[in-house]
Amino acid sequence: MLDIKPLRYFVALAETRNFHRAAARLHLSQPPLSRQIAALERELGTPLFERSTRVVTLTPAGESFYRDAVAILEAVQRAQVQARATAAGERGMLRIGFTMAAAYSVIPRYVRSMRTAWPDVRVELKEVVSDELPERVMAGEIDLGVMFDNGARPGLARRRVLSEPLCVALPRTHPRARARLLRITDLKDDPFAMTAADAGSRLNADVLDFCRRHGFEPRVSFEVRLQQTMLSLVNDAHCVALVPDSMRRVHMQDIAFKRLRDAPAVDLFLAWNEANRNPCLPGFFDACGVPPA
Amino acid sequence: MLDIKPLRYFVALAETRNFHRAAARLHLSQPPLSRQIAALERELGTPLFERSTRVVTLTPAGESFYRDAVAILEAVQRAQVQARATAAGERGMLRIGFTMAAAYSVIPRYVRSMRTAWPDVRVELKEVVSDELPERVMAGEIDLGVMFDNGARPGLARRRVLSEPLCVALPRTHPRARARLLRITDLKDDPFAMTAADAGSRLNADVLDFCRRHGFEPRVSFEVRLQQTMLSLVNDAHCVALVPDSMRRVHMQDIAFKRLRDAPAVDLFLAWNEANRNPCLPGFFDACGVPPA
DNA sequence: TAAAAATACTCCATAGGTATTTTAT
DNA sequence: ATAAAATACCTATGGAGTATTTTTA
Repeated sequence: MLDIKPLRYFVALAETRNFHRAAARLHLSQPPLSRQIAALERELGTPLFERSTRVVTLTPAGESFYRDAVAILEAVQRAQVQARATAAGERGMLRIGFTMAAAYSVIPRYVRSMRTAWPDVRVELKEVVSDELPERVMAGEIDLGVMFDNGARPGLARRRVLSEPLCVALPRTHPRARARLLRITDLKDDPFAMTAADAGSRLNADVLDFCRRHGFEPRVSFEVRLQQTMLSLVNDAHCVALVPDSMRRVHMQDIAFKRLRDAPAVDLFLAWNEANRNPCLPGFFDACGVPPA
Repeated sequence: MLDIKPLRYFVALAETRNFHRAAARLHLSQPPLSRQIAALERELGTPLFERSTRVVTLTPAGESFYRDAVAILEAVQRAQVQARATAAGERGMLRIGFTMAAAYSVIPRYVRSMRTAWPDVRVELKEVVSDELPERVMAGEIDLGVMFDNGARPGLARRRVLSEPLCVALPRTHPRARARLLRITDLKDDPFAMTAADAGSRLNADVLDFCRRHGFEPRVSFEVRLQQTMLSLVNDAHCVALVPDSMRRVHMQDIAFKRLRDAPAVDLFLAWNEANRNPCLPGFFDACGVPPA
């Protein structure tokens, strides 16, 4: 079964066209080279060289084999280099799952940082419903999840990467649509679109608490799982919603965003499986400034 | 220096994810496989597998190396197959040099026969001045020459492949341009374009002899080296010429071709270097019906 | 504790070295 | 006659086998 060493010997001989010089180049004496070449020719069932005591030339079969042999030797080199680079995290893939809220804040920053620091690491982005992220991360489908706080889990490492106030999204036709700053009580008679209580984050509870502390129970007309859907409902069903401030960057026809007095903050977390051995992870933490421990 | 055997072992293990089964597939016992894989990982400086006693999985570096290893093994296979095919003449290149006269007769037939019989043999066609062909063939620049008879040479094998009568090329304005069959004496007062006496073929002598046997010395106005040029001269300088019959297929505005009574024949020869070891040659002779010996 | 991988140790095939012969110019 | 490749023969490295130990789920 054809091996690499004979290929090296063959290439050296093809390039020097002289057994002695080829052997020297290979740090070898001439007889083993002669034997190896003979063995290779026997294996292939055809001469690769036309020899006389004066000149050695390639046969057509030798020419063909030379082209292929050079390519193979290079491929072997490359395979080693790439395996090492992959092990070092210089090359590879990082799958990041994120929720809509992160799309307009930390995700663009991460993508930019990775592209400059690790251009050969492919970053694969996947929008995922927030409450599914921890499972996906633990299942190894995703290397990093960017999501709202949804409680600790064994084996899941988490770091807060962003804290931003909630703001009000309301229809441009709303009576308070011209104000610069709203109080939550301005909305006490409006229908709310809210994140579902079981959507896996504390957003629902935070909003309810905030309203109750200000003396009213919000009228919840819709419960949804994606921030994106909440905005659509504000736009189409003329309700109101409290959304993370970075959602302002979503421009929709009939929606106005307003600052909210004493707004509660929501936290975005980066989460990953502590057992994840993807060698690109340390490079990510370094490039994107994620605090250790 | 990385060898093929470890690559085979690695691929088998990557595909079975089990040392015992991989070893069985390789007709090997388990310990040498373990050792070879360990040696490979040492060589690369990085683990390729994540092992426990229950499962063996590829690391990212292993995934990268697996893709490359499979490609390399296939390339090695292919290189052997192609070298053998090249040696057998099933694949390769055949350089055919030819003169204009052959372009319209035997060359198209050869090209067609080769394409059907040996589709993987590239036929390279090169138009060459007839008298240069023997040198080119002997120098190894060309495998096969198709040319007029120009005498034997040591080491040059020759076979007659076509014998065709000369015909008359004359301007459409010529008084005899409407005749179906000409006598050579019809042209005794016309200026002739002729192949040069030193052009390496017997054409010049044949034409002179033919005229003299019919009682006149032709008036030679032009001596050229290419049939193509003779036709141009008939077309532009209104002289006449005797050319091989297959030149009729060259259509030129102001030229008419006429049969010639008792026309002498010219022979086209195929010539090659007896020492030429191009493995495609036997296949050519076979496919194109060139008689042996 | 049981299945699977790693280690210990032995043997032999083969690659490489030196000395010499053969071959083609 | 001579330079270069092939052959003869020897040595030693390392790859494969069997027996056994270690590891972890």
